[in-house]
This record gives sequence, structure tokens and C-alpha cells, in this order.
Amino acid sequence: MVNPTLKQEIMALEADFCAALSDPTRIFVLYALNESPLNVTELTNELALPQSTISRHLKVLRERGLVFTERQGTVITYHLADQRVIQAMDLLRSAMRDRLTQRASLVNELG
Amino acid sequence: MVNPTLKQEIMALEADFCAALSDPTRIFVLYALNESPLNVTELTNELALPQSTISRHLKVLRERGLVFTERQGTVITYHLADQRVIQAMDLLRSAMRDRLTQRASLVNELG
DNA sequence: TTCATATATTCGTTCATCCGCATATAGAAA
DNA sequence: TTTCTATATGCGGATGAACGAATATATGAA
Repeated sequence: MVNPTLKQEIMALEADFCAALSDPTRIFVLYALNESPLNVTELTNELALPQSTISRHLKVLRERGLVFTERQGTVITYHLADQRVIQAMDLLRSAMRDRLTQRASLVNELG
Repeated sequence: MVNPTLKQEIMALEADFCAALSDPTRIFVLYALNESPLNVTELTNELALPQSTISRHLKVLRERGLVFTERQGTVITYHLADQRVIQAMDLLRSAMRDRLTQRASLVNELG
């Protein structure tokens, strides 16, 4: 039996974890790192965004433990920490896709 | 080949979907609805929060298609729309648990 | 129609997030 | 040391989310 306060804390943590996934740039970064580890400059080039923006998003992912870093000289390479995060996003993606096609077919019936 | 703008739109949609999961109350609601459908009053009692708060959270979930409603008289019962959302959250939960235990064991090594 | 209940929404406030620019820090090389 | 490059952070402004209280809407009953 889990006490209610602990239950709340767990859900607050989970929400915080999910909040890290609620930004398009961060989702892009996670999928990119799933292909291969990349350093900050490479990510900056791939996304065509200011370096400060990338760096701050990486901080969010790092603080939640979704990515980890490896340093070689001045270059810091980011790695995806857990494949399950990608699996979870793929599940959400497929659920979302079904919602959208369902909504689209409703629109077609009206047209 | 998916054009870049479409790719961005998909990730914006996915982020929006994830944002619905980034609040502890909404996560609680989704897990509760996974057990059984509930109406607004039942959810309000179970969560001990103002009715307006519950209603607004339900609106967020409804707009993203994560839940759907069924009306019987004045009572509106909410249902979980897709089990995959729960599966995704369970995956995130397990990844998060591993992060936390890993961090805890580091603390123990220091102590 | 009037009343009662279930649900939704508006209002004003507070708090968090995101952004780009500019600057700071860290490491390597000279 | 100085200099160069890679990465991180402080700042200020804009935007959006969350909240509770109060109010509005909708359905059913009387």
C-alpha cells in the first residue's frame, strides 16, 4: 500500500519527466540522438537554431536524466540515456496518428 | 521523403500531445480512467480538488483526444480513449524509476 | 415555466517556460 | 600567459499554463 503523499510525489515526478517531452525541439533532439550520439555544435547545425537555445534544451533533458554526456576535450557529446523513452514516444505517436486519421475521416463524411 | 515543414508540424503535434501528460492531476485522471470510466463529480471527489480545476483538466485531455465523453442525462462520463497512452506512461515510469535508483545508489556510495 | 443539479467557462492573478542576445566559463593549443 | 573554440548561463521580454472563486450553461424534474 502506497501512502497518498508518496503517490502524489511519484506523479509529480512523472509529470516533470513528461514535461521534458513537451517541446518540439527536445523531441527532435531525442530522436536525433537515438540515431547516433551528437555534440552541441552538430545539433545546432542540424536544427538551425541558436546555440544557446540548443544548450538550454539539452540542460532540461540532462537534468531529467534523459540524456547523458561524454567529454572529449572541449567537445561534449550527448547520448540518449534510455531507449524506452523513444518507445514511449513511438506509442504516443501511433495513438496520435489514429486520433488524427479518425478525425480526418469524420471531416470527409461531412464533405 | 517527408518535407521538413511537415516533420516540424508532426513534432509540434507530438509535443502538444505530451504536454497533456505534463501535469500530475491529468496523469492521475488518466490512470483513474484506465481503471474504470468516471464522471466529473466522481473525479472531483477522488482528487479532492475544485470542480472547475477538474473540468479544465478534462478539457485539455478531451481536446487532444486522450479521453472521450458519454452523456447520460446531466451526468457526463469520461473514458480513456487509447490504452497505448497508459502503456507509454508505464514505459516512462520504468525508465524514470531506473534513473532514480541509479542516482540513489550513487548517493549511497558517497555516504 | 421554475427549480435543482452536473458540468463548463470567464476572470484576474501568479508562476513557469521559451526565446535571442550577450556574456561567461572551460579546455586546448600556442 | 594569451588566444581560439566549444559549451553554458544571465538577462529581459513575450507567451502560455494553472489556479480558485464566481458565474454561466445544460439537462431533468416538478
